[in-house]
Amino acid sequence: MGDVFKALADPTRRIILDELTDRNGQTLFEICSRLATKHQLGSSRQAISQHLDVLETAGLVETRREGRYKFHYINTGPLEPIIERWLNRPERP
Amino acid sequence: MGDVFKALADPTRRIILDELTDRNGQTLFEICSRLATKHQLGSSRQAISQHLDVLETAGLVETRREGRYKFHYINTGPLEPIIERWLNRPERP
DNA sequence: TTGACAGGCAAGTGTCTACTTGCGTAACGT
DNA sequence: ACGTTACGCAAGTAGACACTTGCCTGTCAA
Repeated sequence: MGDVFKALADPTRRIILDELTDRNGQTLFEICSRLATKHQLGSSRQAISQHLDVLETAGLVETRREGRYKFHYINTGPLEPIIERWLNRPERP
Repeated sequence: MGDVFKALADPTRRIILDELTDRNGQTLFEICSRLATKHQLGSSRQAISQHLDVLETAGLVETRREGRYKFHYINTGPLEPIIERWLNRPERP
């Protein structure tokens, strides 16, 4: 299991999560073309593939293979506990 | 304004936020000594000072000077919107 | 005023990381 | 069978980042 925070540290990976939030279950090539058009991101296929690996290792993305297609799904599970770690506590004297 | 996600990417900085959650308004030397004993962190003063700068640039820590002391306070404000960015949306087909 | 204390500034170093480059493999259409 | 499509693997590179090192500034107590 990778580091969720480090996975979120990269802006491109956050845009990928935005894209999967907008349309869940995309393939690698779909994500590539949609990022290029909608977000003006010139990232290569290999770059985005490596980003997806990082997101998957962190548990933020799950995949399902079907023939030669690999569909990517966002998983918000690891997101919830990471913020409440610092909430519900202090006030400023 | 710095990147909140990048500020959270480093484990030492997260422990610093833990420490400020436990006891708000500490000085640099307080944080150093308490991290050394409670968390077995051998980070130097300069290292922690630089981490505090990153956290302050990201808006996660605010400071107040008083004579030769500088007190550090956690600010959870930037934490709340960053998660809901990806919530309230998709389900898995 | 002198020394100790709390912190700041800035250059240098090693490691990590995002990205590229190039090739390889499996699935599908015709 | 053959070319195309969708994706994987792995080495190399440039830049970012965490940390160190060394020195400096300001504050307080004696």
